[in-house]
Amino acid sequence: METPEKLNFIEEIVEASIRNGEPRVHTRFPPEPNGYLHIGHAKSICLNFGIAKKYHGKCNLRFDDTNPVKEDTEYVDSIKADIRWLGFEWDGEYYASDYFEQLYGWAVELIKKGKAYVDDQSQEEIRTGRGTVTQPGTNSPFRDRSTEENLDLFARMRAGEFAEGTRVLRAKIDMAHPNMLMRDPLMYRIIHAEHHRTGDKWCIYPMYDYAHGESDSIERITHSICTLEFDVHRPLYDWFIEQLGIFPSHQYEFARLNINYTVMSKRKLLQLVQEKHVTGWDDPRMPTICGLRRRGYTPEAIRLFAEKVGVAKRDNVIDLGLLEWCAREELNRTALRRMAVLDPIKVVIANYPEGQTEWIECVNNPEDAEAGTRKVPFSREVYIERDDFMTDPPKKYYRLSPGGEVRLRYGYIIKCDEVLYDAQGHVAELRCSYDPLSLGGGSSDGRKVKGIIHWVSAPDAVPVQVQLFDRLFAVESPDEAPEGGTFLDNLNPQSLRIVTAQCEPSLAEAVKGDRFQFERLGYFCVDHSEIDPQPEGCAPVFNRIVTLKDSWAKIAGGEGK
RNA sequence: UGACCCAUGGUGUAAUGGUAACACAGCAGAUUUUGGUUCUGUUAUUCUAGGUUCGAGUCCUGGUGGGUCAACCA
Repeated sequence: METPEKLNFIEEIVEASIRNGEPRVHTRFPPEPNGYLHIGHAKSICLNFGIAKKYHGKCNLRFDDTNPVKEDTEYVDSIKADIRWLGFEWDGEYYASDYFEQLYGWAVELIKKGKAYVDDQSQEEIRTGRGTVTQPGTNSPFRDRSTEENLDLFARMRAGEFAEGTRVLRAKIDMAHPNMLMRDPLMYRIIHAEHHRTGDKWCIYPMYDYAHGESDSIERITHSICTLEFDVHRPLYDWFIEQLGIFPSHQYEFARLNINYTVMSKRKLLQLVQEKHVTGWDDPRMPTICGLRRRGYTPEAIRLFAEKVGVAKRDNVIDLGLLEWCAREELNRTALRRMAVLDPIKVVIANYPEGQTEWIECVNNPEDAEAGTRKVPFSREVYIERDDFMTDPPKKYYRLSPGGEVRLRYGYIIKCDEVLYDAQGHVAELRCSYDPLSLGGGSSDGRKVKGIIHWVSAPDAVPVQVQLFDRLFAVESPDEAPEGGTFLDNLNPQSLRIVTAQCEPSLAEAVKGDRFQFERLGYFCVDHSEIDPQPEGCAPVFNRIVTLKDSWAKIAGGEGK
């Protein structure tokens, strides 16, 4: 017997509609092609496509392209690629712009019914006429134009006789309505601009509120799922559908995703790109889908995240750590282990034969026996991590220190006999000795060492560039600008650190799409920009996707780095 | 001082009038050739005041707090 699955409130609504006799489930994901998708969209995508799949229904992809000045096919293409990468396929690809003629016809119908009128007021006059949230609006002097005049003017708007901003079509509802959206909302405005799909065919464009519900209706969407800020739009959504007597789609709202240390608004993400605070939409520090992809996140991890954050109506701020946890959850099972040293110090093993190379067998993935083993070269000189040695170690430090012993992972136990310093007093080199009987476990006298560290044979090491990322913003709520500043003042100046790491030789052959765990350091992938690709055949650059959980860092407090 | 939405551990999400639970985070321990993984244990929750009821996180009313709405954006 299956454990009963917990439903989110949208799924409950869907199941209720099925119980009430609605035979179909049809959702849609309706992005405006004016920017790149981000992790918040991923939540919506997982919800809409997930519900369609779960209830054997359909999910359309519809581009809400009603504002030609902001939209571009560049974004259409990236959105489609991102959805597919996330693992979803739409049942139909539609564009609001495909419905312009139908929408126009319905507008004419509303004019004829006395439910819409052409307003000649200026933008400023319309704004003041709308009143405020506490004061009712006032009727436009053009509100009671004759049907004939409205029809004529609207046709001439379409014909391009008027300049932008001179006339709009408005729904005639109620200028005193307590819901501002119902105070004779705009249906059409004049925009003399090239549309990325309809070209110059139109110079009047429908507003979101007029286009969205009708587009849902045309596609016979049963459950139109959107974010909370649209809930005040729902009466208007319903009003147009009811006036027109068309298929009754229904809108349901859920709380959008927020993540701490992250900004999610398209406007701010665009600003980060345009002002070059990041390298582009796919900068690995960006919360965009393409950024996360480049960073090395997998579709599975993002889907798991969407599942973990849940769906409700409460405003929420998810801990960035949860997203990282989702990445580790999968990568721990799947990523091959490799050794790399990010910040090397050289270790010379004085009693190891000069010129000798041993090939040591290392496990590729302890979580997956089928991943097998590989041989890694070992020699008299190795690199170890600077963090893995301390001249004056604190209590419970298991790593190397003067006179102390540590095991080189899969290799020998070494003992630190001497520390060499450079002119600045930094540790330059360690002189060690090894226990020849300790290879792969055990030791000459049965003693155990607690510490195990990763290493790379110095003469065999391959230097590669590694990009280490930290959160893009230094504060939990980056949207809250400091006194007199902007959200940009919250940027984390240390969000990117580039180092040259010394790697085991096999890593030189890594290609796009490869993901590894560098033992004890985290999960890494080969960097690859789709937007600005590097030439083929270059040495790989690695991105750190996420660190490993590090309980030593917690014990050591600020001592590590 | 309008309309609408929301309020459950630190963070999220369940509990559909009947024992407040799950995940992440935290803490403690076990295992471990990754201070990883895994396993075990554990800390901590119903905004407030009334009301209805045998019984309220759940229903009702008031309050408080948060959010959304006054683009010719979506």
